[in-house]
Amino acid sequence: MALRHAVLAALLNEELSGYQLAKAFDTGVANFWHALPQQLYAELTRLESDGLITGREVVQDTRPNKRLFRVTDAGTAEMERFTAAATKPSFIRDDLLVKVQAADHVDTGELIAQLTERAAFARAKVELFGSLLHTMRGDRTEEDHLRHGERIGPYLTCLRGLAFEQENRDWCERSVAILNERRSARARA
Amino acid sequence: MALRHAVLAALLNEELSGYQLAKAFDTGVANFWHALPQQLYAELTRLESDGLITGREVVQDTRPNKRLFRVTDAGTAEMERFTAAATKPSFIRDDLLVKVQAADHVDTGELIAQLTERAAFARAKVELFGSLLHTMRGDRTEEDHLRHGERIGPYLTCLRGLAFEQENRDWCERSVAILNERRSARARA
DNA sequence: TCTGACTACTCAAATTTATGAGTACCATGC
DNA sequence: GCATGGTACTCATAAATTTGAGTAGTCAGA
Repeated sequence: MALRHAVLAALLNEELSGYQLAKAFDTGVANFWHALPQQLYAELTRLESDGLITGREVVQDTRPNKRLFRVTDAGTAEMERFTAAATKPSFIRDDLLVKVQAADHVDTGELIAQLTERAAFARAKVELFGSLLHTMRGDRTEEDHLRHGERIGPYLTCLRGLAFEQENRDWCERSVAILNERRSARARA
Repeated sequence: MALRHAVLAALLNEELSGYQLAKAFDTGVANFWHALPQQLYAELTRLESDGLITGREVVQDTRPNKRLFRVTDAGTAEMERFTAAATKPSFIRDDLLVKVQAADHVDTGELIAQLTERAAFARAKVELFGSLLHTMRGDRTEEDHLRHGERIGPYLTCLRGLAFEQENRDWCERSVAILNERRSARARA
């Protein structure tokens, strides 16, 4: 029951449709959680029937109508309760790390390719998060925004996402460098 | 079918029993994946019946007997195939980030407590990974080990785990500092 | 000697997440 | 004028992960 709270958290900051939510959770803009559209629509239905959110139909002439959801008082209370409860530790669970764990027993050429691709992906995310942060803080410095801004929750989670992707990028690049060195050293031997 | 490969990767480096594997995957020593004992025993059974690993009974007089597993040639080939396939991007999925995302709408006292606890957890992990790395590289410097050591896969994944927990620690500490500042600023107002 | 903790596993069920396949309508470019 | 891609959703199923409850013997400390 954690997606439930991820959706609530997203809707607390902004009134969104299922589709908008799905985009955010899919592309990783909402970098505090990940979910597919099907899951989100299902969760929205459950949340609404539990009275934690309410939806309102927005009629559009050029596009299909949509339903925008916002959190009810009961929803805020549920979020409060969730926040007070113990937090499970989070673990890395990444196919790429599994592949690197086996690096000494497989062809490193393929592995280097995967690492290079991931580094590029991470760089793109670093850029994305960087500009998101800039948008959120506007003209202020980060320090100023965090002290005096009104909404800092999304800023803080975005900072975490940024650090995560920076580390991904650096680690991938370093791993590629090492594996390449070892390849050429072995080739010379 | 990713746990499958995580188990293979772990067993490629070391012959292990289900119980040992479970410990590694539970405490996060195997920081490239996480899984519960039940899942691992089930996966070991499947892997063995698929011929990707073989187990041998080890009789112990003081403790229950155990079965040690190692990867077969077919298992190594499967790992090779897996490594060459495209890697799915990995996402953060963390209850704590969900809570911070909602920081502007809930009582921050509870949130600060959760962040403080997580920071302590992260510090413990940083220490653990630090000593694991030290054990793996022995007397060598990291640079030397990564260039000339024999087994660097587990070292690289442990480095990733270390960086992840350092970032967790720093981010939690910074978030706590900011939330505290804002609390006292609000109290004065 | 009793309690709690550790080794070494197993079985069953619930919950969560991912995959695959659609519907339907509008706008844009070739 | 037709294919491609975006908006806005839904249904069904499969796979992965978590939760809960056991078994059974050993060892160390109060």
